[in-house]
Amino acid sequence: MAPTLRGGDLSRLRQLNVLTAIAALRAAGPLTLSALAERTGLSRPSTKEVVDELMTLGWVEETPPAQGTVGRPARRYRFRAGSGYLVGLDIGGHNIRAALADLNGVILSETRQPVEPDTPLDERLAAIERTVASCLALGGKTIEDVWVLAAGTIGVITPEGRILYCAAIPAWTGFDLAGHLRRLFPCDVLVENDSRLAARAEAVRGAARDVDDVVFLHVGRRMGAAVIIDGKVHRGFGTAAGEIAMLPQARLFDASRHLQSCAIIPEGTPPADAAGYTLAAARAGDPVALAAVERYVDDLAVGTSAMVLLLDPQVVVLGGGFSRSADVLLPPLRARLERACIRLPDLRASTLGDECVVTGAIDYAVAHVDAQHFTPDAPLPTAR
Amino acid sequence: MAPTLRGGDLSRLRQLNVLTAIAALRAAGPLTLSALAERTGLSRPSTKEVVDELMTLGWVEETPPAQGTVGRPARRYRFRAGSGYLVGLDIGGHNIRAALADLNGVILSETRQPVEPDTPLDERLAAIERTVASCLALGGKTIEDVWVLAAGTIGVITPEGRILYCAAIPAWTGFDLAGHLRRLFPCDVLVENDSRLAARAEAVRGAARDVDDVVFLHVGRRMGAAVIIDGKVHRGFGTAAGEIAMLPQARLFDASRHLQSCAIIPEGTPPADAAGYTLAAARAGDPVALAAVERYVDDLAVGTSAMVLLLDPQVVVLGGGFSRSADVLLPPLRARLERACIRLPDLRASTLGDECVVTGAIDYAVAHVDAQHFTPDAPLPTAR
DNA sequence: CTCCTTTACGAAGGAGCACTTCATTAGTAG
DNA sequence: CTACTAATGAAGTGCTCCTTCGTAAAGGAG
Repeated sequence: MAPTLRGGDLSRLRQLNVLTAIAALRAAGPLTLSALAERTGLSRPSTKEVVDELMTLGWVEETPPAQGTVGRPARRYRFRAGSGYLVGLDIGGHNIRAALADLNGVILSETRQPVEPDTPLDERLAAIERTVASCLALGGKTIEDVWVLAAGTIGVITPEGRILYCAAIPAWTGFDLAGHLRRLFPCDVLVENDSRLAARAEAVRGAARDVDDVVFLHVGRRMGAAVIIDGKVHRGFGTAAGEIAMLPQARLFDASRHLQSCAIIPEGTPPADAAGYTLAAARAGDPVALAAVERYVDDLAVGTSAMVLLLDPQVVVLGGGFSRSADVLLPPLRARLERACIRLPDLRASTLGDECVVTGAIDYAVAHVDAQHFTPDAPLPTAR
Repeated sequence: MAPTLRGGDLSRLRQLNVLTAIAALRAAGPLTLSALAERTGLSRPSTKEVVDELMTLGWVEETPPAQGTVGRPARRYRFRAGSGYLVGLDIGGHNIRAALADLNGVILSETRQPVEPDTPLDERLAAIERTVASCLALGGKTIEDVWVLAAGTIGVITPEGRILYCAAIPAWTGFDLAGHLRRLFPCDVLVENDSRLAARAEAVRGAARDVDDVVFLHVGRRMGAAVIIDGKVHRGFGTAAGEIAMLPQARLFDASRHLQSCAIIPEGTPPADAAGYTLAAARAGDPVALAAVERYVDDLAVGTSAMVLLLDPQVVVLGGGFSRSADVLLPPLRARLERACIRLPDLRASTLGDECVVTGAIDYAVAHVDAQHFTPDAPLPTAR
């Protein structure tokens, strides 16, 4: 009896019906009363009562009736996704991205600002503030409209949102990111590991939509991993899950050296482009580049096999910068996994690209709002 | 909105209340009406109605009132755990164990029969049948009383209960165990990997009681692993999770060679006792044995670190034959994990020992009955 | 332009479930 | 034997959902 079942009062039944109505409206956009009644399984009059209650609470609004239908036009209702707004933040080594979205997770505006991994802390924090401010301005909202700000960043995060350790951003280690953001923004603040956010985005609207068990592998100059079990992003007891790349024997941590130090890379190529050059050459058939890719995938396959053997996921999603070259990477990786694993999972490339982490941050904020407001464990509050 | 919420009829409320009442009665043994009402949150009269319904359905029975209380003695009710019975089966290389339990998972009888890994298939199957028959006889039940038989065995299992691959029992690979057991026994038949069952048992009543995120490591001549995420044993998309030992780089598969081929083992020691000898010598302080243990734990720590880094569990449970020597193994393992991992999880030794797998099989059968009968998704049937 | 068909709306009446309240009953303690 | 305690059972109330039926508002045919 895992999910501590609870019965109770009549009012609890109403509560459950209200929540199902909200869920149906959010999932299917504007609905007429009859359509909603059919989806929730309630009778029309009961549905009406539920919707009335949601209207007075401010969670539901009426939309103009659909045109061109036979018979009396039905009133249409939809979830008021604009009763609150969410900000997603991706604090990376080289870019800070922000996105503004409504409660359905529909993105209204995005902004980006380049930084450097060794940008001093105060400058980085100022850049964060600017990026968020311009994103809000672009979307025509103010911070008062924002209910939740979810930030994703590189590094190991504590449950409290402090950065335990971060190799990629020197100034980051030990920094109380959640505390700082809370002082900065008067809304709920969440801090999460960027790979887990990327995995979430792929599971919500990317390559792993509607898949319950996923291994997400961030391939790039820096490696990361995240795991989705039973449809839920696994954070771990100390929110440190996914750090398998820290194990030397997993051969993930510095696998990218094979791509970045390939002999064919022209003198003077900036380090950021080196691996891309090798991958492009491999795609063009260059034998030296192909050999480097083989060595890279040799390494990659070890850690990936470990995850696949341990978890037997339905899908492995390749994300991160190198996943643009998934056409080059996936076939050799598939060949190695086929040999090493019991059941070869589906291998897919990320479909969300660079916006993966911000998008995942938005989805994380959506999940937070859901858990906070749209749960049977607490009464439904009024929407602002 | 992950767990597709459902509201509905008034009858649904009653259904939920009935299920909470069952859950409360199962969790807390005999209860008076008032006590049950307090636990479920319902009023006394409603509780009475619920209990009456459960009595007529046959799920609840009355027990004699408690003695020596002031006031009118309250009638006491309890879950009728004896309306059905469950059989757990552990089909190992060297032993076949069976257990008979009631619907609460309380074990009524256990039997064991030794076999050999290379026992021919038909003899092994005959032994299974005998072990179950004697267990039923010992418990005074017949197979008609049994609702579910859950079998655990070594090897990779398909979702259909066929054995995909098994190194330890040669005759096992490719065998349709579930099909065979279904022909043999006229009840629900489940087949599951033995490490996952052991992990389940530890999580339900062993070293990891009330822990949600667990890595279970079976240490013995054969290695195995299982993972519990969010309180649920993770089976994987193709029910092949936990097979990380198949990866050579995880250094789990033949780690035990360090213990089994230690120089101090006397000539003529049977292979089954060799590792035990080394471990005992190490406990006594023998430097050669201690060095072998160090080498063993060196290997063990690699695969374990991979799992811990990837999943960040709250607890790692050491089970299997060698876990009897956990006092020797845990300290050096802890030292290595402390170096390799971000957050050191709690390391514990199995508390269930050899009966771990049968017990887990029983718990698996209990979970099956729960999911089948005590779920809001289906109406509660009559018992029997 | 009117009438008919179609579809949605709204009100009324009924059933089921849980709640509160209170008189009654069956024990123990003195 | 009486007082006290605690559970029981019956009665009455309120809430939520259901079904049913008359009314309202649109498009389309004549």
